[in-house]
Amino acid sequence: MCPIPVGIKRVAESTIHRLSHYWRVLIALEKEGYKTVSSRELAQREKLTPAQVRKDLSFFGSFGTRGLGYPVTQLKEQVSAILGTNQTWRVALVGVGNMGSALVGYKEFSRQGFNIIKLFDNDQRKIGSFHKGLIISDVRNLEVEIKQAGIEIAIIAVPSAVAQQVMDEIAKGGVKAILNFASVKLKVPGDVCIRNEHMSMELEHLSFALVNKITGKQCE
Amino acid sequence: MCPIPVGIKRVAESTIHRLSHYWRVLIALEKEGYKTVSSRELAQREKLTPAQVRKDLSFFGSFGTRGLGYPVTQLKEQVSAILGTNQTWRVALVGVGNMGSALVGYKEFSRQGFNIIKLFDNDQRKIGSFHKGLIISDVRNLEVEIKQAGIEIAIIAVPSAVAQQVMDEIAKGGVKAILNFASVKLKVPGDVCIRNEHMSMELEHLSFALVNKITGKQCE
DNA sequence: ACTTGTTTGTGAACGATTTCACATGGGCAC
DNA sequence: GTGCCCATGTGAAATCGTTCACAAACAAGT
Ligand SMILES: NC(=O)c1ccc[n+]([C@@H]2O[C@H](COP(=O)([O-])OP(=O)(O)OC[C@H]3O[C@@H](n4cnc5c(N)ncnc54)[C@H](O)[C@@H]3O)[C@@H](O)[C@H]2O)c1
Ligand SMILES: NC(=O)c1ccc[n+]([C@@H]2O[C@H](COP(=O)([O-])OP(=O)(O)OC[C@H]3O[C@@H](n4cnc5c(N)ncnc54)[C@H](O)[C@@H]3O)[C@@H](O)[C@H]2O)c1
Repeated sequence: MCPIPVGIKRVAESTIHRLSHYWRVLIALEKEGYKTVSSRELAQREKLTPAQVRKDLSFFGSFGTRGLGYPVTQLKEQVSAILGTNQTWRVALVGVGNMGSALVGYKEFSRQGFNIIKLFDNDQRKIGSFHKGLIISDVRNLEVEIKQAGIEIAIIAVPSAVAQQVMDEIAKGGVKAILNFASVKLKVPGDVCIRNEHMSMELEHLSFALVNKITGKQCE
Repeated sequence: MCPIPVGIKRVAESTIHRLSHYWRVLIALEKEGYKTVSSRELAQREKLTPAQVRKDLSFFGSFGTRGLGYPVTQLKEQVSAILGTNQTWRVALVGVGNMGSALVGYKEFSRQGFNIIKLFDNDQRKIGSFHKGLIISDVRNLEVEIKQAGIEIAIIAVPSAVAQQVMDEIAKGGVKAILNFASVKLKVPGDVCIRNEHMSMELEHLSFALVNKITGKQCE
């Protein structure tokens, strides 16, 4: 649907997604002591074709050595730089309910550089209290506080009914990247990138598969 | 990557995904009192093209009336039947930690027919205790108990390091549909459908977008 | 019953993504 | 330094998914 311009070339959504996979594999390979890796090896680990791996990487440069493969550590760092995971990001979470709480407590995010540093809610009983070392702020101050804190990414974990209004405030605060857990399609300004985590739809996909007796296929 | 055979025709992954969206829109339209809806109207609500809507639906049959559009209630039920959301599913959840707890408490799933009826964990302090009215079983009995309970869908919410072994047990228990929250690629038997909820990867996509100043695009 | 207006259903065109296939070029042995 | 080997990088081909465009079909009005 949308090829993304990076430099001159256009990169497919799916390429970016696979980049995340490559990054994980490269981290594993590095731990296992590999110095170099071929596109074949890399492909095997993710059940892809070597050609796919090479083409994906070639969008961003020439990282390999002909006859040898790719230098693991170096490629890992380059992929990391492409994904932006070689830096830390300031993240705000709105809606400290069931889902929100689980996310705040999740160590893996900060380990990858996604630091949740602001929490917001509209529940008076929650506002002002501490949650995993972070104070919960009043959502009414959202715009001002995310600007002050220099928030770059926002996570929406409020009930679906109020997700759009929260979204609007976040956009006003100048945040350009949003992860949405509410099961509604949100309207976003043109310069904001939103990703949806629609769990119900994943379950629906599974029930579809069961009803239609789809066999196999790690489908993503 | 994988066009899915349904009857004779092959249906794209993305079509199934959009079907979920249509279903939600149809429910909304029904509430708003619409009796019929055109592909144009349906498309507008999801920012798609009318042709896309018609083609998607045409994979499964002829549901509309030329000159009139689609009967809302009827189409809603037909889409629901295609997705398998017109029935209830027996779901088991493995790993009642932060994420698992949030999922068990989520009412929307059961409202859509996904009934979490079994919980498993390996923590002795949790086993035998009740959580939202459900007793937590020992994961060692997983294979037997999911067979007995006739579980059709399993949710994996255990630490990534043990996800594969849990996966293997689930497969032994005969479950053919799995929703995985662990951030690893799991090996699955050929007849099992697995969907991954990889939140870290979604965050990585966002950081990619920020680094590359991608503008706009509700990208899914 | 006929005409008009509207919207579906679908083959064909188009565009995007994946796979193929091979020329290219660096490493390594001698 | 020369030559062989091997895996990359990349156009070209194939496949897959989306959009176009129009014939067919139905409703409604006369
Ligand atoms: N819990 C799950 O497992 C789950 C699964 C899939 C999707 N979701 C989605 O995630 C979102 C959150 O779900 P949840 O189960 O955590 O709900 P929840 O009710 O437990 O939490 C919602 C939180 O948002 C806060 N809130 C409400 N209105 C607000 C506002 N205007 N501004 C700021 N905060 C506000 C509430 O006080 C509460 O703390 C929902 O949109 C839900 O559809 C949840
Ligand atoms: N918490 C989040 O926000 C979050 C976000 C993204 C992904 N995830 C993923 O979800 C999974 C669970 O995360 P979490 O934060 O809930 O972790 P957690 O540690 O809170 O919960 C894990 C649960 O699994 C149980 N468990 C461990 N080994 C088990 C086994 N062999 N069999 C059965 N149960 C076992 C533990 O006792 C615990 O109750 C992880 O794979 C994590 O990567 C979590």
